Amino acid sequence: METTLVTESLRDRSAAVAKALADAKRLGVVERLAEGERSVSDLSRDVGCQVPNMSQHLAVLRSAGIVASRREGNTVFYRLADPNVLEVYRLLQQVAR
Amino acid sequence: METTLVTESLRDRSAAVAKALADAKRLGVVERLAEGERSVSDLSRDVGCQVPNMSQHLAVLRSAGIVASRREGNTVFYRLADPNVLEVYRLLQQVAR
DNA sequence: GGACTACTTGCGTAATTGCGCAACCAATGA
DNA sequence: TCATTGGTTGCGCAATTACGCAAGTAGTCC
Repeated sequence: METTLVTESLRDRSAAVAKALADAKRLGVVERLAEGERSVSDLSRDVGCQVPNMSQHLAVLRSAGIVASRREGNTVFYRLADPNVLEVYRLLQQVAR
Repeated sequence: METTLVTESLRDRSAAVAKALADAKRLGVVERLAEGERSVSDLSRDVGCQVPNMSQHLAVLRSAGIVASRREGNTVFYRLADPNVLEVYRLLQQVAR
């Protein structure tokens, strides 16, 4: 991937974060990670999709700065990278209600 | 469009709200409406797109419950339908920073 | 090295989305 | 009724996206 020309506006980056959250399965991931670290296969099972698919969803969340990962042996654990994400989700639910 | 079978989950609806916010122009609309009611043509000019395009963006925001509209003569004014939206945007910016 | 587990990446496809453009309502005023 | 202004809707197209599946990489253990 190339680096973005000049500066990407805060509005664009905010939209990118929203886009990363704009998927029910990825919100499911956020819910799970709210409870603590989870492996890819755990998340895959809990959210209900195949591992490769989950890996791609996690890549989306990671490039938006929503999650971070850590490897421990064979296993890669993901966690929320920013506590503000939980607050965003809570408010999205408010608006959605 | 068909009506959704049974109940759509809160997670799905939250994702729909996030998707509606996942566009820089629509976030521009939110910014404008934070200051008060605006007509479609005002928004179109401020955000920088054609009127039909703005109308479609507003339809997206409206079906997500983010904005509401009111007609006054020829003019249709849009406003934020839920103050929580501003808080969501503020937090999206935090995460995006 | 070889087998195994845990993830990631590449590829093809069906579905969705943003946009421009034309055509179509809705309200006002002559 | 006709023209005009302000929005909306329909259509076609290019771009993006989620998914399944196959193949590739990383780390562990024998």
